[in-house]
Parts: sequence; C-alpha cells; structure tokens
Amino acid sequence: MSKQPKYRQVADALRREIVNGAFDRDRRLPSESELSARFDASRNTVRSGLALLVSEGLITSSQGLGYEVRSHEVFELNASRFENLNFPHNGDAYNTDVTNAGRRPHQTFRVEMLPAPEEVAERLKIEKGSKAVLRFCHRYVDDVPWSTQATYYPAWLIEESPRLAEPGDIEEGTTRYLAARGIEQIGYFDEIATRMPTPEEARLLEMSAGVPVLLWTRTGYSADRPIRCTITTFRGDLNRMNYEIGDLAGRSENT
Amino acid sequence: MSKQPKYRQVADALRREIVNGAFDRDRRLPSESELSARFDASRNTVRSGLALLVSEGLITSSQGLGYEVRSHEVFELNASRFENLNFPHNGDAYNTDVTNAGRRPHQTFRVEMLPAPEEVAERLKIEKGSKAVLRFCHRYVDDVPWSTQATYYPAWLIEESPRLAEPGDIEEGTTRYLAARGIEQIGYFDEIATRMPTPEEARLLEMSAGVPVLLWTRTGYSADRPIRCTITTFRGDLNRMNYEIGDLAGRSENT
DNA sequence: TAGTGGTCTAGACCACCTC
DNA sequence: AGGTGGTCTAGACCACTAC
Repeated sequence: MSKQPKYRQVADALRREIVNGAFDRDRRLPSESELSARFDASRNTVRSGLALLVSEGLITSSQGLGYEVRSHEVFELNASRFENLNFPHNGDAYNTDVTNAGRRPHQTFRVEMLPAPEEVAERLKIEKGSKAVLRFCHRYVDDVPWSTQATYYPAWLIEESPRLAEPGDIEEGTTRYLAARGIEQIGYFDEIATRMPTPEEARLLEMSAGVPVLLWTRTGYSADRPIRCTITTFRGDLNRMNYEIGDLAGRSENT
Repeated sequence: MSKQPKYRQVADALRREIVNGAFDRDRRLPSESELSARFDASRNTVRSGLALLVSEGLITSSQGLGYEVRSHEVFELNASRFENLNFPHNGDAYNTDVTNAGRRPHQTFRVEMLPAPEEVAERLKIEKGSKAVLRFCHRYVDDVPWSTQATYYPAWLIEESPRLAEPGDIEEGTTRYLAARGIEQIGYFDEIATRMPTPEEARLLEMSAGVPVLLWTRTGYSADRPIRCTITTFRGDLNRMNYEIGDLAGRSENT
C-alpha cells in the first residue's frame, strides 16, 4: 500500500461511509467547507475527491443544494418476450409494462427520411449513405427521460409498406402492419454494448455525470434479408435487460 | 444557447477535433501548457476540460507522456450460443473464441466456499447468508485484463457433485459434469446491466476513468430449481454481447 | 535535464436555492 | 441575506518519462 493522495483519501473515506449507510437519513453529504475543515484540506482538494465519487455514480451534486447520495430505481425489460415471435405484442409493450408498474408513461415521436448511419447501413445490408426511414421515439416515465429508440427501415421496404414513412402512429403496430403486407420478421439479432454518453445523449436523457448508457441494437430479419434495425439507448442507472433461454419451469417453482 | 463556461468550450473544441480525426496521426494531443496558451485559459481550466473528455471515455492521460485519443477494439460474445442447450460446449468457449481471433488467452482461477452474496442467494433461492461454492475466473487477452467471471453453486448441489468444490479445472466442463450426475441445466435467465466500476473492479480489470462495466448475470435452472448463478463483469470498452433469436437465415443470405 | 501530467493551495467571484 | 456548489486564476512542488 503506497500513500494515497489526499483527494483519494477523502473519496475513500466518504465512499466507505456511504456504502455503510452513514447518510441514509436524508442522503445529504456535509458541505464542501465542512469537509474541508474535517479533512484539513483545501476546498479544491475536497472537490477533487467529491468529483471522483460523482464520476463513479455514487453521488450527485446540485448548485445551491449540495451533494446527495444517488438513489436507484431500476426498470427491467424482457428482451426475449418483448416481441415474442409466437405472440407478437400490440406495438405497445412499453406502455403496458410501465403502466403495470404503477407509473405514468409518456413519449414523443417523429418520423423522417435520411441517409442511414454507417452502422445501420451495414446491418440492413444497404449501400452506405442510401436513404432509410427513421421512426424515433423518446420515452419518459413520470416525466423522467428513460430511453430513446430509433428504428430504421430500408428504402426498398417503404415502396411495399408506405405507411412506415408517414408520420403518426401505426395503430396495430409496425410488426403487424408489415406481417399483413407479407413481410414477416422471423428472427432477431441483438447486440448489447455500453459506454459513456455523448453530450447529445446526456442532454436528451438528462443524464448526470457518472452514468453510462446501455445500447441495444436489434436487427430484424425476414426469411431472406434484414428489414429493420432498432437502436435503443437506455439510461444505465434506470434500466436492466433480461433474456429467457430454454425451459424456465424451475424459475417459478416453489422449492 | 447560453454562454458556456470556458472549460466546456475547451472540451467541446477538442472533442470536435477528435471526432473529425485531427489527431489521427499519432493520437497525441497538445500539452496542457500549449492548450493553455491556445485557449487563453489557466492550466487548471484546461485540465478541467480535459478531465471531462477523460470521463467521457474519449481520451486517456498518462503522467510524463501526455493525453492520447483512446482507441477501441471490441470483442463480441454470443450469449445465445455460448452454452447452447443442444450443443453444450466443452467448457472452454472463451479460449476457443479468443484463439480463433488470433489472440492469446490466459486466465487465473480459484475456488472457495463462502456465504452467498445477497443478490446471488435470491437468484439461487437459498437462505440469505448460507454457504455457496464460488468458482472465480479472471480472464486476459494478450495480457490485457478482459473480464472476471464468478460462478456460485448452492451447497445442496455440492453434496451430489463434490468436484465442484475442489480446486482445479473440471476437464469435461462443469455443465457436462453436472449432466453426468443427473443434473441437467435446461434453461437460463440472463440479466444485463451497466454502471461505473467499483474501485475494486477498476483495479482487477485495470480500467481507466470514463469506462463503464457491463454486468451479465446468468442463472441456470434444472427442471425444478436454480442450480447456479454466474456473474460476469466485462470491461465495457472491450466487450459487446449478442443474442440470436428465432430464424436468422436472412442474416447469412447474399442479397 | 527538460518536459509532461498529478497534486495542492488560497483566494476571488459567480450562480443557484432557501429563508 | 446567507449558504451552497460552479468557475477561474496563479503559483508551487511532486512524479514520471524521455533523451
């Protein structure tokens, strides 16, 4: 153990107190000047320590208020049931799930035609830079931004299914609309990654420092080619995904 | 658009240059004192801007060397094939995958008996605080720490399958060993989450600031109850997971 | 030895929130 | 008005890397 710099000692001491529940009363931490006195360090040094805890996602700060221990509430999304192939949902699993949890869902929606981003073009097997329809959804729970969802459809699909390019909801759900026009999604390829948010993402999802995003890219296939690519960006502190694989009878048993 | 603080202007300007590839030659950024002169800001202000980019995962810094644009190389793990129920792998999919990618895998391994952590006990449906066997694996690729994997087995399972609690590899793979003793895993429940690493995780995985971890929790079930819980902690900058669902004939087509 | 980033200080002033 | 965090400065000294 080599000697730690003072700002790390501050961070380590406070972290230990936080996980031990020392601030569970009102979640408020002492002010910077109090900590400065307690640790015999300058205000800037204390700030460095606090910044470390912020970047670890342990605490938040707000001007004029102080530092607070972050509280978590996680929403779970079942990705293997979300668009079950045998029981396609009615286009609104999100609203149903959120309402069932006793929360108030809310979303904004827009449709546009634009050149497909490179990683989308690859997955849809279309020329880089060729046009695609983007249906974009910004989701909230109780007015807290929760996730964004961007679904891209290749241009060739629009000729056969023009309503995809029209603004406004598709009542029966896009999956059913496509199925009714003979285009059936029979398989999905899901990719899951994480990273820190871009400034744009941080703005849209109102994410504070120390919170990563969870990226879920789902490419849907018909029998012979990809027909859509959906990129969902979750706030990492509020969301978790799960998959059910095989026979889970043993999960609901009362053993 | 309100006026941004100076350190954000510094970060925004540098971020724009980075994504535009301005430093693609040698990936080195100008020194703090150069930037201080260029932006007419104190060294500390420039440092605040750079710290922002570090926490976004865009750049790294090393004492005596300077700041560098971070480069990424991602390893993809197929979670739906990883332990395919019909074709159980030989206990070493990780080594195979890494070697196939032309890289050199390496791992350390240990076994111990301890009280199950709360979130593990819940998933294994055992009493909080009751004993479990932990088989822990620390994985490297070309000597870079890549992930850790902790698998917990409930104590009742050990009585029937004592080799689980013995140190050292199980040649044929734990899944096959269990199957040979009449305990067949017929289903999995996967949970995926992300957050910033704890100091302990950052140490084990040698993660620098601005990189989140990807957490994969797999609970395996027999016909009537959970038999194991595996928690894999990935470096978020090096790993991505994927799942194949349904019929993906359209993925390999040459359309 | 020279140049890089890392730590720390003391103090100034601003912006925001609560009372 | 008074307390909180947010921004910024100027300067000192330390630790690491390169040559």
